[in-house]
Amino acid sequence: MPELPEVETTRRGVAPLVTGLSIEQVWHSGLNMRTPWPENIGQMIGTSVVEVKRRAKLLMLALSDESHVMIHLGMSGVIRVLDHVHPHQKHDHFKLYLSQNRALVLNDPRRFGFVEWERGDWRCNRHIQHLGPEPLSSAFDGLYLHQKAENKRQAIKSMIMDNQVVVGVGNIYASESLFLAGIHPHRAAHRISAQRFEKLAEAIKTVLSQAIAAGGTTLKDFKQSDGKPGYFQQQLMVYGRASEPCHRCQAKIKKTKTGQRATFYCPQCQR
DNA sequence: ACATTGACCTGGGAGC
DNA sequence: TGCTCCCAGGTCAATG
Repeated sequence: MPELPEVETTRRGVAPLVTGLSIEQVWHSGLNMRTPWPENIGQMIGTSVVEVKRRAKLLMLALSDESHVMIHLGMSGVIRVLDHVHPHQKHDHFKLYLSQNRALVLNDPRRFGFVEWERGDWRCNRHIQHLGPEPLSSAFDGLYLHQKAENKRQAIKSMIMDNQVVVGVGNIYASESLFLAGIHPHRAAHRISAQRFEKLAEAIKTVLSQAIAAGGTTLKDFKQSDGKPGYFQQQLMVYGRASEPCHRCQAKIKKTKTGQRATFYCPQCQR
């Protein structure tokens, strides 16, 4: 479910509720997630949460003993901060019992997410190391994209969803950004001009920023950490709007596939 | 090196 | 009501 805006929304909701609190107990379901549960997880008891960071779609809890908890929400993960005594929900897989009667709870029906815990520099984590730049950083711009596209014959949509190129752009915001930039999702990446890459980089920044400001997109079940849905779905221009009129030109929005993923675009506005 | 495909999971909705 | 099929916000190993 979550792309960068949903993970950032989660981080902003969770961080003020858990930062500074100490870990009193840890629990996990033991069911297979994308990666194995960390061993000796009980050793984090007694440490405290120093900071909650985000890199790409990963959440990272920095702990006071220089270790860190790395959480990925996969497709269906949701994190909430509840009381110690709360009803156990189906698909709850990880719970951190903290001081002040708080509990951080990860619920993930599809179990594409994971929780890892390790010591040392979090930037050396294997999931972090080979990632491209953050889309909202200054390292990401049209020139960078243009250079990355050299020799790439793949569809531009696939390219911007590649975490080695840029992180955090998932299936919803890829379609939305390409609409805003006026680029057809299947255009071969190396055939796009520098000027249009400028536009695309700007579009990605705009779409992601606006989605963060709206608290993310709730298609069916994404919840902010306070339980409210995100509101960006009200601003979606193409995603999920197959055969509805384009908000800009009234042409019918088309649905197609890029790789195995659904893609939405306006055949008039996007070339 | 690059690009595409299948696999990992559960649940919800459509169609019969 | 119940069955089957398809679809879903992400990644990554295997394959061509």
